[in-house]
Formats: sequence, structure tokens, C-alpha cells
Amino acid sequence: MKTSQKKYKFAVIATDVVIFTVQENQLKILLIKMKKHPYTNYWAAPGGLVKPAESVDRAAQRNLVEKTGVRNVYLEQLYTFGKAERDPFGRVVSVAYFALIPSDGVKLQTTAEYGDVTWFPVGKLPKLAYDHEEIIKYALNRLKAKLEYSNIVYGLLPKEFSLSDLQNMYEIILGKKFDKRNFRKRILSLNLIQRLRKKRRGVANRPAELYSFESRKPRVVKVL
Amino acid sequence: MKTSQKKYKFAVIATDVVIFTVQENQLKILLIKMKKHPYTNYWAAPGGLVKPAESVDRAAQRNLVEKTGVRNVYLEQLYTFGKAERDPFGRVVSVAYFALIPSDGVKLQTTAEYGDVTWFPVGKLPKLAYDHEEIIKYALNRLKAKLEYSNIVYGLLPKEFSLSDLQNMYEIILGKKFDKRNFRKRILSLNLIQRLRKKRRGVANRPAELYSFESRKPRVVKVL
DNA sequence: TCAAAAGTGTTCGTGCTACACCCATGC
DNA sequence: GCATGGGTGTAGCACGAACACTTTTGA
Repeated sequence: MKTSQKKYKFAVIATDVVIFTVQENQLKILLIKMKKHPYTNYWAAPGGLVKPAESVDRAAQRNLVEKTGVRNVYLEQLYTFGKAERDPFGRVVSVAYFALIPSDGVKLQTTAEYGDVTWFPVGKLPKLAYDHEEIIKYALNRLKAKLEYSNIVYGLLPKEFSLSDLQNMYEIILGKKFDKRNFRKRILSLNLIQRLRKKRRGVANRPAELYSFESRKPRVVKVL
Repeated sequence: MKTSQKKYKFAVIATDVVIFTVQENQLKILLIKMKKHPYTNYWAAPGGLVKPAESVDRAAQRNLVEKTGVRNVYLEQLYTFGKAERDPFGRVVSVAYFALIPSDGVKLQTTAEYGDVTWFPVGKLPKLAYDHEEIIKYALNRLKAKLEYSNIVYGLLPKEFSLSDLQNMYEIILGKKFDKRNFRKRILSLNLIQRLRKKRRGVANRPAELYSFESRKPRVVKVL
């Protein structure tokens, strides 16, 4: 190790990922129960240190895969939290990310298996470790803002979905209702989604037309 | 130094600040000429390592003060650049910030003194070191976006300014013209600025009414 | 009196909002 | 046939866009 490195090496870099999904008409976040004092039985967004040869983005991805087993989901850097005293174990700077997981599950490996990895509705979060309350608030705001001016809802929806499903996502996350006819006109005029000419079967009501996203790449569009 | 720290200590944290100002009807960025190989005579946004007991935000502030002598200017975290190979000298993760300096100068200490610290118009940037081209592009996009939905122009304007000064800022940075009457109506309807009932004297034309910002705190507002 | 920038209203079109009823299916 | 969510059109209004001339000053 070179002197110049030794001289300045004092902060460790970690990533924390705020993982969102929608289940049972609620927006939820995946949290892990901590064991280490002083945060025993506090909960935290999954996180981990960045490895020597690994980019920060890649560390966040790895972190996500290790905790949930999901790949290829929406993942975006959020903000870097760098207060000197944010971690009682030492100087840790956290690069926070947020991830979106489709509401049809993509079967998470760890979810049901361990009691210490659980989805919490954003309205009923437990005691949070570190500055994770701040990080989660930040993530929520970003998510809400991005729904309005981008197409990233695709990250929360399954491949095929109805216009009502889509509208529901917006209503659940933004916490307000929209007029059905106006909402549909808006969305369809943006050319973000395409009709599949397929209907959802097996429901005790008129079957919904199914749609899919033209592209599952992030794009800025004024949606609302 | 504890073992757990030793084990993971491999990346150094730095901050880089993209400093904007408007001079001579051009948007400019402050850059520093580098000496170290392999970037001899390349230019870089001012940066520096984060000290042990210092928050990342504070490091960015310090960095800004040391390079320009200005305090209390608009400073916002931009994004964290964490590719493993971004710095040939070692593993350095950079938390990038951008700063806005009022167009009336706030007399920068270092600007004219050293030939190796210079304002460059964003359209005519020199060879840039590291990934600073990417960082600056990112900063530019953020700045443009934020002009549209926040009041942060205040960071670029002096305490007192005319509506034409304000419109000019928008035109210079966004690179398009606005209709004078519509622009004024828009701005005035937002209640972001107040008339000072004072006019600018000493110009060979009709003197402009002067205004100031109601508040110089960042606020999200749809401006355009 | 001239040059230069400041200041000021109205018209037109369009895009957002509000609103209620019929339809298709499974049970 | 009934309960459940799916699907559809229009009218009014508010807001954004386009547009040209008069005013005030210093030189």
C-alpha cells in the first residue's frame, strides 16, 4: 500500500438499496433485521461494502441479487449519505440506490425463508437502523417524483397488465385517485404501452384488455 | 485500526465540484490545470479527498472555498461516480457536486491569480481529466432540468436584478429564447421575486425595475 | 433627437377537468 | 340474473402561445 493511499484511507464505501414492490395494494419495502449492537432488532435496507475491484453500481447490483435473488430489475442511484457519524462502527459512506420489483413476485428467494427479511408497507415501517429512515424518505420522494415524469412504473408491473393495474400503481404510490377516462387518455396518448389484443381470463367480470410496455428502458416523459 | 476496517479499506472518497457562473452572456465552468502524469495539461473540476472526521458535504464545501474563496453559494450533490478504473492513481470514488456562483463575481480569490485556474465557456471546454467530461455533462443536464422546476437561478443572480437579467439567465443556459411578455407574466405569477421599487441608474436607456428573490432557499416550483 | 433596452394586453387555440352509463364475464 | 370491475365521449374552461408598439433614459 502506497503512502499516499495510507494517508487518506479512512472511509469505507457501502451501498444500501431501498427495494420497492407493490403487494396487496400497498407499496412495500424490503428490510432486514439486524443483529449487531447497538442496532439489535432494528431493521435496515439491505446493504454491503463495495469490494476492491468492483464499481459502486455493481456492488449495489450484487447486494440486490444476494438479498432477493432477482436480476434485471430497475435499479437507480439515489444519493450518497456521508455524515461522519452515521455509522457507529466506523467511517462508512453509503451510496444509496433504489430498486423496483414487479408486483407479480419474480419469486424472491429469501423473502419467505427467513423471518429476518420482510416486506413492510411504507406506512408501517419498524424501527430503522443508522440513517435509513432518511434514506427511505429520500427514496420515496424520488419514486413519487419519477412516476410523474418518467416511465419507470414498468419496473413495478408484470410484463402484461391492464390499464386498471397501471392506474392502481399510480394511485397507491401517489396516494390519490385519478379519473379513469382521463387517466387512460393520457397514458395512451404517450405511446408508452401497446395493446396485446389479449384479455385476462378467469375473472368474474368483464375481462380487461392487456397491455405491455413498448420499451422497458428508463425514459423521461411527462406522465402526469 | 481495527481488523474489520483494514479488511475493507480499499477505496478513497473524493469530492469534485462543478462550479457554474454566467459571465459575458456565457455559461462558464471553473477548471484547474493538472500537473500529474498522465493528465499533465489536462483540466479538471476542482476536487479533493474527504478527511477522516469530515462529512462528504462538508468536504465539498471546503473544496469550493479553498478553490474560489466563496462561501454561502448554492451547492448540491449531483451523483456519485464509482467505476473501479476511473482514477489511474488508485481506487477513488468521487461524489460530485455542482455549485452556482452569482454573475456579479463575489470576487473569486484565485481566478485571475493563477493561470491554471480558469473559467471556460461550456461550449469550449478543454481536454478533461478522469471522467470529468461525464461529470460535467451530468451537471449541465441537472442544472438545465432544475431551472425548469425550481427557483435555483437565484444562485446565479446578484441580490438585485432586472427581469431581463433573469430572462437572460434562462436563455443562456437553456439555449433558447422566450417571449418577453409571457416570461414576465409567468415569473411574476409565481411570487418568487419581489419588486424593490428601485431602478437601475446610469444606463443609456430606459432604466429597469429591480427585483430580488423572496427567499434564497431551494424550492421546487414549475417555472417553465 | 437618436439609440437602446424596458415595459405592457389581447386574442386564439388547445389541452386539462369534470362527469355517468353500458358492457362482458363467472358464478 | 346479479355482482364485479372494464370500457367509453363530450362540453366547458383555464392556461399557454403568439404577437407590436410606446416609454424612458443617457449621450
